[in-house]
Amino acid sequence: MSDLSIGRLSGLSGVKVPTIRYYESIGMLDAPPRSPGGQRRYGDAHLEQLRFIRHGRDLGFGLDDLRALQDLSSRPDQSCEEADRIARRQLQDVERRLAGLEAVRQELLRMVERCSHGVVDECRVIQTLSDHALCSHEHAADHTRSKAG
Amino acid sequence: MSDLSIGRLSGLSGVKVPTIRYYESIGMLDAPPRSPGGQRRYGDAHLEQLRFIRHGRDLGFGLDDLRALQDLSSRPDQSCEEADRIARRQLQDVERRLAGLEAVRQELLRMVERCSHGVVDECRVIQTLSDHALCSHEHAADHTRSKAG
DNA sequence: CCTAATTGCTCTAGTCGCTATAGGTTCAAG
DNA sequence: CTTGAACCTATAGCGACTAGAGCAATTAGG
Repeated sequence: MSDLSIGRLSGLSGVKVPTIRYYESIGMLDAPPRSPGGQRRYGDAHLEQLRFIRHGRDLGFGLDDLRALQDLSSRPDQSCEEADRIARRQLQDVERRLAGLEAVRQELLRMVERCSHGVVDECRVIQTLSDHALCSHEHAADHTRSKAG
Repeated sequence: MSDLSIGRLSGLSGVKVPTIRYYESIGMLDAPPRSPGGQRRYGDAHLEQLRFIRHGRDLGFGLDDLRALQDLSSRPDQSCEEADRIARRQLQDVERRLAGLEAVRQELLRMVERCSHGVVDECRVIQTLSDHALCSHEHAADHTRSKAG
């Protein structure tokens, strides 16, 4: 029992304080006991649980998948078939997004390389957006945008 | 003036009907005239505008960027410096995400390859998530998940 | 022991880019 | 003229957080 405050837990796990509270609110993270004044006091098990979630999120798993994987990890005698299935699906998803992003990268490269740095009327960037025929192929890829870096 | 219904415009642009209305509501797409009964009637200019947006979205630009690029394309005499800047930023973003996703792919591959298909207790998938030390490196990548394919 | 600064609490609303639903109206084909 | 598809508005929901207001508890220093 390390009796961690939410701020300490945040520092040790790399998960922001409001996100920890969010995880608790949606049942992803076990609710900890409280101090006499009502503040959350975490133990080592919570830290482990949160690191599990963090790592899974870094790998792109959704919270629903992670909930399923958490459930599985708490039943060590079961077959890991389901865990395997979830991981393989995630791998496929990542590979699909990689392929799409690579195509997008190629076209963005063409756009910026051919930009003559003149006026908008002759700008390849604008032209390419205006006319899909100017670009080599289909690239309906991944519409998500990443979090700020 | 092709006098397109929203459904036809949707078919020609590849943008779903509710999305078209959404774009109008946030000022991304010009509001078209209406039929006597109040239904939207689009012309060729709208189709072009919508294809511009669609193409930009396929390349991962955010709607705010696309609004800026739209503004630029309507002022053909201006320098395309800003368009270039936006495109380069987007390219950087895509490359950053590609690198992150590639790292994620490597670790997911390790996970599923080493899975012995036994019970959860010995499952590499679960083990890897539980213990970040088991994986080779940092991979805090791209937390976004793509739309259904 | 007291105070001040930091950290914590709850609640609500906002982000992005849509998507879904409900409940009603208009249009076009037959 | 009837039917049924396509249209309309308005509101709420998705995932995974993030931000802000306004207040309470804790902790470090003196």
